[in-house]
Amino acid sequence: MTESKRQRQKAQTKEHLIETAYAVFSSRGIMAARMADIAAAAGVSHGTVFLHFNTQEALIEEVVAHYGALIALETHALAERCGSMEELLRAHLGAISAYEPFYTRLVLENRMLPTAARDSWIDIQSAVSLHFNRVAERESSRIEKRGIPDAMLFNMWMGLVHYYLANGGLFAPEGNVIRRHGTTLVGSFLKLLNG
Amino acid sequence: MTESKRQRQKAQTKEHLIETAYAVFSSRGIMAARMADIAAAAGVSHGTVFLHFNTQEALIEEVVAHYGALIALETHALAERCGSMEELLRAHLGAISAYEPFYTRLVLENRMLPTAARDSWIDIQSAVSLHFNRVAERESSRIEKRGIPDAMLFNMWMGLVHYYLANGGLFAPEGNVIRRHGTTLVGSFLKLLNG
Amino acid sequence: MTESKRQRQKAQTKEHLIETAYAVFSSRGIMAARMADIAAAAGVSHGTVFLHFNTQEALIEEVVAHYGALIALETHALAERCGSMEELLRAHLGAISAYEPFYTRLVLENRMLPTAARDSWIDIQSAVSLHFNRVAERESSRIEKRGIPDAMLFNMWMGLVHYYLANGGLFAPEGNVIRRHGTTLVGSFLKLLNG
Amino acid sequence: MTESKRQRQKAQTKEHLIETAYAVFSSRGIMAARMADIAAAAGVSHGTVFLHFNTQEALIEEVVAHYGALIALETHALAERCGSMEELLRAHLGAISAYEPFYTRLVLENRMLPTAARDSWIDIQSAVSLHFNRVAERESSRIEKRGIPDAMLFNMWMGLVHYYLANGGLFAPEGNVIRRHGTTLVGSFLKLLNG
DNA sequence: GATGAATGAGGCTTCATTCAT
DNA sequence: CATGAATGAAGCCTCATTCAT
Repeated sequence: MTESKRQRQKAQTKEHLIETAYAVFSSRGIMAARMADIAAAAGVSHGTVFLHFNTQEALIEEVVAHYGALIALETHALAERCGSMEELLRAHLGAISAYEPFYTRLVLENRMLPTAARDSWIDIQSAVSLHFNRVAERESSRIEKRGIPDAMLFNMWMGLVHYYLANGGLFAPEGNVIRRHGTTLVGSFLKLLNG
Repeated sequence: MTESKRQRQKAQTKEHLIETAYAVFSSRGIMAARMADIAAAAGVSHGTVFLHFNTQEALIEEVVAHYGALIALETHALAERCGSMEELLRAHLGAISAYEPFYTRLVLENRMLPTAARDSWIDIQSAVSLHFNRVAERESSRIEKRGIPDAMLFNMWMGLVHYYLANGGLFAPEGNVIRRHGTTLVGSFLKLLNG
Repeated sequence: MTESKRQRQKAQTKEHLIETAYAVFSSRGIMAARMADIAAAAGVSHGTVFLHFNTQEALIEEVVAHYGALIALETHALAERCGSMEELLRAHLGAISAYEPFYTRLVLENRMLPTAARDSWIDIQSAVSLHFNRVAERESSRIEKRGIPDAMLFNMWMGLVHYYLANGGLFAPEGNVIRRHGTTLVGSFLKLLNG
Repeated sequence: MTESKRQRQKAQTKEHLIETAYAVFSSRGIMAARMADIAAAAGVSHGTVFLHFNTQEALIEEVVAHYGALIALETHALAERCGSMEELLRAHLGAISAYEPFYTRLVLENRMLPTAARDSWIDIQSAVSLHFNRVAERESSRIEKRGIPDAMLFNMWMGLVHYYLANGGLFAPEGNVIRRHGTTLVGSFLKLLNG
């Protein structure tokens, strides 16, 4: 019993650290954040971080895995019942929206992350891809794709979204790219897609 | 004569350092490259780098300025006489192609670079933007843009290209994204653009 | 308890570093001492010094502030109840005596120290000046000053003491100028002062 | 003949370097001056300094020897025919006056200089001491020294002068201590000396 | 389980000195 | 004789990681 209380306590601290690391990663950058920053932001001691995560790499991997899974889940949840491409694109942006600063960091830093974290990133992409292909196929008759493969349409959409996110300082200096430009992005992409 | 020989020597060393730094930046990342890496790669002593560049920041700025100018110039040169959008897109990729690994680093790291280097990056973007808008306007009658502003088309194109570059490990593990996918990118984008 | 033990530990280490730095400064010079010297002399790692003092400048400031305050306090304590000039001069030398090597470094290097450290130096001088003027005024009737202002007498005394300290290698090769010449200094200065 | 022209040229360059180093030492400090500073101030290449002086130490030694000799000579010249203590003290300050900034550096830095340079410093002191003792002896009957040995009087005088020089920032922020306070110093010292 | 002081490898920068031209 | 590019030892500082409490 006492044991389980301790374990619960420990689990709570770890969760708190993951949430704090997520916030610090979002604002300062994943690779640029120092372990001491995260400890301070979490209000725990420097050493406590290492009690829960053996290395900085492990911390990054867990945080990216955790929020990567959340984003992928949210994507699935929102995209599942989308019948039209418009719905899907909105769902995609909706899933990202709540995580925008962190997601943007992933867009920019995914290449430099530990392998496991890169895999989490790929999982997110796969989640979107899955539904995109499903809807694209279903709508193939209604969409004038002029022989462009679905994969390329997907890349165009992702490229457009990531371009806006990566250049957030330009498109939305206040820091909320999707809220500000989401509708425009969906609209323009659909106009291009349809005749 | 003697004087100019030594000056040439120094200029050569500096140029060699810029070229070496360019290569190291391309492969290891701009911010991740250490001064010692560059010195070793150039076959000079650690201190020599500081003889030619007062600080690491200055080195980054000069290298980005140098190759940024090259890329912008090449873009202008190739894009200048492009009458059609297809020619322009090919020209754009052609200009980037020779600098692909470095350009890709700029895509990913430009936000973290010193101000002067960020300006160089913006200059490159402006060069492309200039010609894109020129050609888009000229072709406006022939292109079915369905009410999409030129700026959005530009963003879509840049987003697509940068997406492929940033995910080069996926699209071209051997490291040459543009050579491998350039034609497809241009073709798909144009198909989408035209009826 | 456990907490306070560790805090005591840390405070002890910091105090130890200040004491060690004081010793190193005394023997090698304040500006000439390297951080690594102090770490080695204190038997701690290089990084530990930076745990307790953010910069070399901060270390110098703290050490000078600490021992400067000690010297000023001792000066006040010893000089407070001095009624005669002779008592005061002895008190002054007595206050300096225990800190002679360090004080001598301050005499020679104070101009080159960080601003905060220079202020500490000025505080020491002010402490002496204060009591000197008090006693000089009180004894003005008994002293034949022949129209020499108190400030000039003070400068003469300080000049004499600092001259002996600065030329310690000449006056006391074993390193203890005040113990060896203090009485003579006081005696001679008083003889000059009085008829 | 060509040889001797070259030699003359070399000797001139060396002299120029000594003069320049003297100026740089005076303004920036002897130990704080960098070889490159001196080369730049002299308008010669960095390497040229090493052509004339094997090491930084040698440069310091030669400069201090050169100007130390000048100061000692000037002291002798001015002090030689001084019959009274007042004349002598004025002569002493007169000899130092033209070299005040450099002399002040010697006051503060002599302990840290190479051995040979310290010897030059001692030579200057000896020159003053010699004449001081001579005049003091001659005037011994007229001066009320109250049993204070000549050496102690000498130290008092030197201490007073050096104290003013070392605290020049306080006594003469414009940088000319002797011109501003010389007369006062001589006057006060004499008043104290005589009944 | 939590703490935070201590560690030390690694990075940037300076500057006296050398040497090929 | 003069030059100045190149060298590399040495110094300051950062930060992930460890471990005694």
